[in-house]
Amino acid sequence: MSDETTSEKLTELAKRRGYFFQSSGAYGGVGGFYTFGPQGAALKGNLEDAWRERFALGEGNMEIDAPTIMPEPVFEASGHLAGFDDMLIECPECGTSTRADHLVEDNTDYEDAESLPIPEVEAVVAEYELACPECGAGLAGVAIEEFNLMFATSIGPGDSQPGYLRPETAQGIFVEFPRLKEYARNTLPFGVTQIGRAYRNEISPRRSIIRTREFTQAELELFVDPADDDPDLSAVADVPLTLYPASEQGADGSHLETTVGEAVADEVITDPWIAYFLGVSRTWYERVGVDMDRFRYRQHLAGERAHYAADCWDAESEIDGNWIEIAGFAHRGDYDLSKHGEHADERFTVFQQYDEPRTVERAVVDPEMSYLGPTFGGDAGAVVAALEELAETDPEAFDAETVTVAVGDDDHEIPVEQTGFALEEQTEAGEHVTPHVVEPSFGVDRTLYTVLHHAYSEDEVDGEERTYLALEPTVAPTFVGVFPLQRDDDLETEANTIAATLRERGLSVTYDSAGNIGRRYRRQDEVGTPFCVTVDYESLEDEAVTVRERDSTAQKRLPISDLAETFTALRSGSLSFDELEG
RNA sequence: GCGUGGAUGGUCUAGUGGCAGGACCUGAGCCUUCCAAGCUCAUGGCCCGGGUUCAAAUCCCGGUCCGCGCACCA
Repeated sequence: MSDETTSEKLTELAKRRGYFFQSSGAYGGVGGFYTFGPQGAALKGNLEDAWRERFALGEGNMEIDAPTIMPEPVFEASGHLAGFDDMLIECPECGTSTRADHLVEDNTDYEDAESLPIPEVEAVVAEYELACPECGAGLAGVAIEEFNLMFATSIGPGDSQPGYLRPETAQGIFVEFPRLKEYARNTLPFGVTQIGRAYRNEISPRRSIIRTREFTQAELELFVDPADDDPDLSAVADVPLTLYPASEQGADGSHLETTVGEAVADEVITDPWIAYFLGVSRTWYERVGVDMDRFRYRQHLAGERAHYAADCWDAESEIDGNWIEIAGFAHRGDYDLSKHGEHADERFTVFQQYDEPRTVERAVVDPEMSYLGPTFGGDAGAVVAALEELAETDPEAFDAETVTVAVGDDDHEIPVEQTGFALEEQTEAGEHVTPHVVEPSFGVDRTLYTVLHHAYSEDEVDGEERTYLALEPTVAPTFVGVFPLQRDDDLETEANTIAATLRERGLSVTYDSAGNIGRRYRRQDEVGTPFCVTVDYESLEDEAVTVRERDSTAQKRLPISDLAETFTALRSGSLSFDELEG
């Protein structure tokens, strides 16, 4: 191996062989945007299909496809408008940009500076005479710049309706919850998946396609009844896991080799749903070609967790010695649906019927308005609301002669007989429940990068160096190369016929007759084509061809008539090349 | 965003204030009966804009993009 890192060699290969490259290169390029070339688009499609097969179809979930642009109120509800907003203050002396809200929180008693309006934060900076953490220059009077990570646009003519490109695909699922739960016939649990683009106007995109401004996510939002629903852990109990728990992430922490079952029993993973998906996902990652020796699940540290997440684990892959996040598994509780329930016009709950209707005693009020109205005038409505709330929270307050409620700064006394207080027996068939959300969220681009990186291999064949991508046949963008042994009309005709037949069977086939046979094998090795078929002069007599496997370069002789069926089986994974007779 | 290094055919790279070179790749032909062989020919390049100069791909300024460090990654 040379001094060049695998990432550098991979980036060059990706550009040259059509996996991915900088977008709009003819116009100087634009930061943080990449185009997937013919091979990359095919690989990405195959990965998405594999994900869909496992996480949508395989779990009985439903897939939707929501718009990438959504109106402002959606993001007011989700918290992205405020939370995705960074307040940056730039030091006039040294030019360092600092998060102004962090500066205030670290140096004053303010705990949630992020939620303050910008002029107020500027005032606090001035009042406390806060200084640049780099050079110590005073920052009083320096304007705070607002930077929102969401791409803004306007919907329709004029600017009356602002919209944003979604910063995650998840909101597209959450906002449609009222309709989706109808589709799911109001029963929990149910899961909704979506594969699509998301956009973040990153301050500095980095490291090839690892951190871009437009990327593809594959997300599953599983809606569960917090009281009732549990996963079938027996299905994944024996799946091995490499874990990096929060408790190990100190100076010399180590990985924990365990299984899903043991990790749950030992309470390393406390949430059963998270445990279930870690198991399912580990098996999936292995199947699409992630090297399990360079894969782990890392638990988020307490301070790193999003505000809504009770527990959170990331899937991480190792790239040139660095661990990068390729998926997140979060239990989001009822955060998202509650927020949308508060902001939107519709109900973000599911009515859960009890096994048996329940009779409950409920404190109710039926205030005498002919008394309250004249007595309290404009406050009467507020008094009624206060009485209703009091009946619910403290029914014993109605045991006295009079009831006191506070409206604004005034305390109002109401004779208890005027409140219409009663304890009523009611029959309830069920209740409205805000489902909890379990979210496995996959970064498709990063998964693709990991698969390529882990597949990148170098070896020697007959004394010649060789570079190949050991991609799994299931996801390899080109499945088979078909060649005539050399340029010859009869061989070329036969090879073309075979190529056409295989294409009809839905396989991705490339035909190549240029250069000697070894060169053509190496071309396919470099893009990761798992199999090659060579038609020679004998083929014209015995109706058989040489099939060559990429990783081992081993060859087997197979009847032409068997090719389509054999390749279909090799692609699905139900057959391996070693098992082939030949 | 700050700092720093860089940008030459598709890819990798040499080079200089005075006609831009190589290797690999790619295409055509010859040769070739299974792993990048050989021969002939061909296509294709100095990131963008401004300045200095008789002359700029080269020097200067600004920008774009890439790598790295810091910050950021809800």
